Amino acid sequence: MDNSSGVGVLDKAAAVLAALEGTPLTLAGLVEATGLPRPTAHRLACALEYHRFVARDLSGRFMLGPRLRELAAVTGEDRLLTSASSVLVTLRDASGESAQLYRRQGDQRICVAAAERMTGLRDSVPVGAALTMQAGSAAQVLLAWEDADRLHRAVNGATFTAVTLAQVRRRGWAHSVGEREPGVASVSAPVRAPDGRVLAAVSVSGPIERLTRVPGPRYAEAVVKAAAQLTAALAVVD
Amino acid sequence: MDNSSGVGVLDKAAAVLAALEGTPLTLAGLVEATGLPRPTAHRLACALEYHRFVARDLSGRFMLGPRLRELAAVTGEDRLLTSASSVLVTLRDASGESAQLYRRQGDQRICVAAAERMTGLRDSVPVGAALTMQAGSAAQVLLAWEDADRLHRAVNGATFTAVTLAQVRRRGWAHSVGEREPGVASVSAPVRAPDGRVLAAVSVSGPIERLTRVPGPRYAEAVVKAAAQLTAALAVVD
DNA sequence: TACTCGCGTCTCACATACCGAGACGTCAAC
DNA sequence: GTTGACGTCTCGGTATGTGAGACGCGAGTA
Repeated sequence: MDNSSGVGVLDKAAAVLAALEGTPLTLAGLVEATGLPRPTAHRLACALEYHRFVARDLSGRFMLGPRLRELAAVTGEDRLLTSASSVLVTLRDASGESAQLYRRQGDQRICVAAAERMTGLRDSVPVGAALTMQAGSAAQVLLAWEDADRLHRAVNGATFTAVTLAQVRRRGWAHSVGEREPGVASVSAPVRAPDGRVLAAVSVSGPIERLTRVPGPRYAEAVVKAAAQLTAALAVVD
Repeated sequence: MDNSSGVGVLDKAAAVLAALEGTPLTLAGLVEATGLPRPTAHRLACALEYHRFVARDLSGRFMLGPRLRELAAVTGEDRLLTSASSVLVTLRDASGESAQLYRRQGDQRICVAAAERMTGLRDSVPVGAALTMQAGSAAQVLLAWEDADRLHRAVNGATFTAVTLAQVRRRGWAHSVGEREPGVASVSAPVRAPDGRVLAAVSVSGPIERLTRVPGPRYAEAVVKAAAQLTAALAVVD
């Protein structure tokens, strides 16, 4: 039975992290859970603490640290982009409009993936494009589930209100008509990370002439379904 | 500038993970990004891959792996433990008995937090202790809301029945008298995650002499209140 | 009050685990 | 066919990780 990676220190560090997966532990608890001698467990836990893979709680027990969350967010993004193309193509074909995926970056949103309607009048948003967080259904979705402080700060100056964002939370999707750009309507829904945070917004957008001034009834179902597919892709355990 | 944790291998492994934070990399890319010699970078990346902190994409490049997400999910549940201490102390003082918080782990329950009665005869359950899922009010609470398959599988061999668990669901709390340990009575109630799943059981336990053979009327209200407080703490959005 | 025990933290001689120069085979470009 | 870059592997050497034991502290007990 080969249970070593070939690097003993990393095997031991992985065992420390696995022990802390259940509950925060004192050094004595770590020793018991890992079977490592006390100085070894102490040294490795402190080294992992230095790199923020491990933290200390108020009573000094070791617990898993914030670096894990930072790195995990990246794995979510890789998987998100891997899954996005086919989901957006399907959404584009189902809706007949252009589809995009947005992430929030500071006080802007970035188009990180897109599938455009092939012919005629359409809303064209190139991958990499940075758009405002103060208008548009995707901005609403990226903001609606933020905490109250950040939500109110963000609404200040936006074309939508906190009441609109409460409606977004209740419905599970957002729409906009001529908000970000005259003549453009859109419908957006949230893609969530496994811990429930809103990670991205998936959108359908196009000219008001086709989407009408009330685009929700026609497009929301397909957009919510695409968002759910991406959310499910992020939740899959390897 | 001291930039070492004291364990060189962990410093190098952290550098590998940091390099992969930006984008998936070939081995050559890893060598460039970390400055490590090629065999060293290769060996560490493969060891991290063995432990699933690193994965390979379709073209063989190294990328951050799923273990990071698994561990990061746990850091979110630390909020439960952060809130538990004060709630358990309040419950202990209100009831005059020892209070504990249990999580389920496989086919055992782990005491993840506790506040003990200070003097005299008491039920002492140390943090980290693993107890049976086949007896006790906390086990009942951790099982009562499981789906039918898992509930029936778990009841097989337990001292309580499916009828007992149906009563727990109806009442919203469970009690036990001499079930897990002779002479010990307890009352437990469920702590729920934001999505409604039962995440933990909060319990009061002590000698039958004080709690009596019918501990519910005296203790259920305080236990249910403590469970509701923890449930509310988990529902707060960041 | 004194003693004991368990805790977290540190030391340092030593064994061995990690290291990396170099080798090897593969593949793509010229 | 040749060259160079790539990923993967070998193995002798030494730098690093190791852990028994020491230390100081605090809590509990007699």
